[in-house]
Amino acid sequence: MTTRVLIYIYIYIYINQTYRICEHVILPRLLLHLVQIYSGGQLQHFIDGYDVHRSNWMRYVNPARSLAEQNLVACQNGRDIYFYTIRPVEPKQELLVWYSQEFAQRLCGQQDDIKQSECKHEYVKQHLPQQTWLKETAKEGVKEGKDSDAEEKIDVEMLERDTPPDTPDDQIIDFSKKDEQDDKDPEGRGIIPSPQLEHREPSLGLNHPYLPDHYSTFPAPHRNLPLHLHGLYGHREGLVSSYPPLQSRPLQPSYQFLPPYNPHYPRLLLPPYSPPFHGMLSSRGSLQYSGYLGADGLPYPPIGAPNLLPVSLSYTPSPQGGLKELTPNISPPRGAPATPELSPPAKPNSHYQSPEQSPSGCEEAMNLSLATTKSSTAPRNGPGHKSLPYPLKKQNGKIKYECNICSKTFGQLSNLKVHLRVHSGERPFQCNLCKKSFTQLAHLQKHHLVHTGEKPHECQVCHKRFSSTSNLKTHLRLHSGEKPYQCKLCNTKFTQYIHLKLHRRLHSSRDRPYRCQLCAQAFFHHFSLCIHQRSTCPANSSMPANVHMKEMVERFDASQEADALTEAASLARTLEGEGKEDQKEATMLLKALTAAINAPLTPMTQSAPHHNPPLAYQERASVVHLHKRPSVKTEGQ
DNA sequence: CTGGGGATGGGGCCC
DNA sequence: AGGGCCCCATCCCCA
Repeated sequence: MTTRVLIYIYIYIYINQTYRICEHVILPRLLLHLVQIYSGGQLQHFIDGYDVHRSNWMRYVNPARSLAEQNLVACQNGRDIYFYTIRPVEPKQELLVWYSQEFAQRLCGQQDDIKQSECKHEYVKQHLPQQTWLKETAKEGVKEGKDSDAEEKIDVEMLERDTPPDTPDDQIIDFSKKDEQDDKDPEGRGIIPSPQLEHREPSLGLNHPYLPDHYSTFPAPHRNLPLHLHGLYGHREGLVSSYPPLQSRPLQPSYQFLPPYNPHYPRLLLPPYSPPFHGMLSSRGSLQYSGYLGADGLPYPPIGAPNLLPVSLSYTPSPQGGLKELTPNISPPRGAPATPELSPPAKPNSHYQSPEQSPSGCEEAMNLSLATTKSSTAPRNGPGHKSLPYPLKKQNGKIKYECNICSKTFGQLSNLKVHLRVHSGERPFQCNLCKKSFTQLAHLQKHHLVHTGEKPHECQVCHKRFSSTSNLKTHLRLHSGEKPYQCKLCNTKFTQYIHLKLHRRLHSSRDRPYRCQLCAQAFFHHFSLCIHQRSTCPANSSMPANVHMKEMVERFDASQEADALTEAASLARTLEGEGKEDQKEATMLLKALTAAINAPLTPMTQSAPHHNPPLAYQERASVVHLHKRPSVKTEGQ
């Protein structure tokens, strides 16, 4: 099978004991062993990918020999680097990134420390003398590595930390941009079959023109791993510059490769790898993802779900600010992956340490080099250890597991892991009859009742049976007379919220006798019209537009408070006409009523929109509270 | 238009 | 970790 890939990687560098994250222009070099970061035309620092202990799988992404061979596009977003596939990537196919001509020129122009001959345009257009080149730069890496021997015991937890991408689009580098001439295969060939990693075994690196000699010294498990992070991602806003086909190519149908439902859990799972934001993927229907098949055509074995959590779920707030520091309503950072995808683990015969074997699978997912390092032996699973994939909180003496995405806390880690499926879109439980899939087995089991017709829940009053407790509970309201949903306009009560919603539509456009002559907006109450004309009418150019105020007036108009004021005013007018003794009192009442209206509104016109409105104008719940838990339903919803 | 029921989805807690 | 159970919300259909 083929699939589209978004590889979500994080690159960190360790400078002056400070955890730095690369910024600005990123120039990949040396099979991405060396990533140089430029700012203002000056080399600021570089990321050394040579040290296998301190780099991740990105070092094994190779430069493509030609445009046709390219299957990856790299782009930078904020502090993150992303790789996108621009064509389907076969399992075990090598990941090859391509540079645009313009980028290659920039590469040459900025890298005076590298021989021009090594980064000439031929680097892009032709096969490179890479063996020599790589060797030379590999020495740099060694040198750099020696320089940082003191950091050899680098806390690998640092590598797990994350910072949400926040770079504007103009900082996203599109490596895929190419000249017109490049759009056509210059050699008239078809797509060059990429050398497959598997073909390199066991002498991987030694015979490959792109691999330095030292590559063969890498632990075997690391050589065939770059593909373990592939997946199918939906298009994301903000990355349109990466490559047009990301938008135009249709994605595969959902759940295409989901295995039939198996009570023992399908072998195919998406990792609960969550995008660091909400909203980029729908947990319903629209989510597009596919399963993954191994070379044998069978799905990969189940993945230890939490173990594949990426760094994005395990970081602690960085000095630059992290997701945790944002509000739950954080908007999706542009350039972040739309959805996590299934990451097929290494094949059974691989020496790769499976996530299940790792104390922290996210490390394996994001930093493949850690598996064999001494740092991997460091205890990181202790209670409260900062490298835990889920941040811990202590509330009332109890440990809480907090979702990095929405900041919800859970008393049990397993609950959080299930919860994370909401963000990841993982729906591992599929009905074998209708192919619907669910996030939880219980939901699937509940769904099965639809097919079996079983109705296990019986009303003890009328013995009517229901398939769900929810429906039974709703039904029981008929016996109890409970109608928790009330219309605040006409006081009609309903047993179901949907009925209230439908009912509200009746009030939406009619029954509003007080219409503004300037803008035609109508109100239930005369007071509301007066307020509107004095403060929010768009036709009144003397007042600045205040959307919040307008909203408040509309809510007030539909509130019971407005009804009460109207009644009181009517009463006052009646009193006013009854006699002179009462006239003074009636006038005072009217003034008081007017003040009641005006007092809260006036300051609101000057207040910041996010301030809470005065109590009198706050939306009031109109629901009769009969639930144990207050089920507040308001008509503003 | 109201009201009742069915189906489904999302989520969380307990064991 | 996963099963079981519960809850609430929502949509749809139909009388």
